[in-house]
Amino acid sequence: MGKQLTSREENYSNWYNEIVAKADLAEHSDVRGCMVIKPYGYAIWEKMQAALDKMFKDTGHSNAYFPLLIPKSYLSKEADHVEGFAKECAVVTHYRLKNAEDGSGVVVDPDARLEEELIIRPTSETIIWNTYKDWIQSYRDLPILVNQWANVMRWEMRTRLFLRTAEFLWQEGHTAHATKEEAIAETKQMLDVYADFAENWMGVSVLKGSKTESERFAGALDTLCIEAMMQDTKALQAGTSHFLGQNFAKAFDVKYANENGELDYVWATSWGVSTRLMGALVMTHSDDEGLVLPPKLAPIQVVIVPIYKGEEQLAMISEKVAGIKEGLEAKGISVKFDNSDKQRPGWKFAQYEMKGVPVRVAIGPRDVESGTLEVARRDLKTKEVVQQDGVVDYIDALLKEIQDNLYQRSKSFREANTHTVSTYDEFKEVLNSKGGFIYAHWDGTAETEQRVKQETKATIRCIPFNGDKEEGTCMVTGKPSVQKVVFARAY
RNA sequence: CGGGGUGUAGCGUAGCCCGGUCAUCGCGCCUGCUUUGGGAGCAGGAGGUCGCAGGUUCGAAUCCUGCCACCCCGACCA
Repeated sequence: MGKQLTSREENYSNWYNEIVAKADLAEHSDVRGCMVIKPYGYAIWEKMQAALDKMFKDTGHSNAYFPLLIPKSYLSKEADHVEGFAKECAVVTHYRLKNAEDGSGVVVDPDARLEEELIIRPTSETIIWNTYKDWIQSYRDLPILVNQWANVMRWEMRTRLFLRTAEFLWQEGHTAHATKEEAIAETKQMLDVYADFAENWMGVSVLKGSKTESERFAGALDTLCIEAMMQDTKALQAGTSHFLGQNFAKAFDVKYANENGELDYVWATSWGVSTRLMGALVMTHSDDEGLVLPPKLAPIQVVIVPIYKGEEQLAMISEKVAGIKEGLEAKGISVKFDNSDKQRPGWKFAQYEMKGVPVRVAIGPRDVESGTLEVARRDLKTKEVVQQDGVVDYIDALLKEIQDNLYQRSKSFREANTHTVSTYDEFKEVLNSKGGFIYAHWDGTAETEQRVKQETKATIRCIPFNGDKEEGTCMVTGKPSVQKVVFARAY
């Protein structure tokens, strides 16, 4: 038999790394903390981008692009913002190299030191708001609804492919509004867009809520988030949407004149999702045979593997396949007919399973004779013999069923691993024995939050929107609490 | 930056304590034939500065010193 992955139960971390490697998604680069996203992994990311991009445009946004380098002085204009990012910034200090005098190679030319250092963007609020200053004068210039697809760099201590790398790809939306209400509505709308994408495209069930003050984005008044549960029951923040208030407008002096000619600061939001979603996708659906992709994001949705002896049989099979492939493609389904003679069928089966292709069709002489096909679905690892007539509709329906099944599975997993506790002892017991999301009362203080984090490694993932708003007393301090919040260990 | 660990072929490894035909094995790769309904079999073949630099020794993958890199656990984090 073949090469097994490390099983999920045995070592979740190794299992994840092996899938990323063996499904050909990405690998570590020799460059510190950075990753190479391989063609197959990038193809999945492109499908995500396309779906998200359309959703952004459908909600009135346009794409633009801002510089990679941010003057140091911009970054320091918003106090909380600098403090949040200062420790992880890469800095450009020089603009020229020269040959070393001892011939040992190239060195930084000390005469080419920049007067003001440039920061490689860890996020673009500052440079964008410095630009918006020139774009906005009147309420007629608002709102500005702009998104940027870009790379950013955060000098992380420890990295993991997709989940935390020094450089990552993302989109960041930055909007400017005349009123607080409109900005808040935008913040919520974009969180809904992310949740919609996570559930209906990625098949990942998520919990919507807002972050506590200490988990908030540096410079935001409110951070909304979607939290997903991975198969080891740990939480992964899958997307955030920030209400920035007037903080950045004040820092960059962005005022507009309203209908009455009065000047006021502009209201802002920012929101983003990153290649971390790739990690979420892997950790949510995959199994011990490899990646499992939701059909809507699979670069190859159906793979057809011929089983044959000799050229004549292959020719006969190819003829049958051509019609089926055409039929599927007419429905917008992406199909790969793998007639490569370099590998044998068993190898191909295992390979496409590893890569998460949702549906596999096998066709051999037996099928040609009986007018059938073997259709296997990746999510359940079941296979059925299906009549060639009507197979296009069958597969079309099957893909939809797989998409739905993955989402339902993720949803019931999250529900099954969500618990409610009333005491701190019970909390620790449940956290250690079962893990998952734990609803509990919290007194609203950063001290209590910090204490729980230090003692248990669990953090408050969010103050959920959908939770019941029943009052109670904090599980740790016994002080009053307005509603239960969600604790979990997180990535 | 603290604590622990590891560097041997493209990948994964044995050998290191106890220095001496030890550079081992598996996967992968190349060639040929037979195969093809779940990761093929046989035969042959290519591939290594044993992380780097010193030192000890008749002799170092093995012992000593220094350096470098990476991994894991903390702190940080989308």
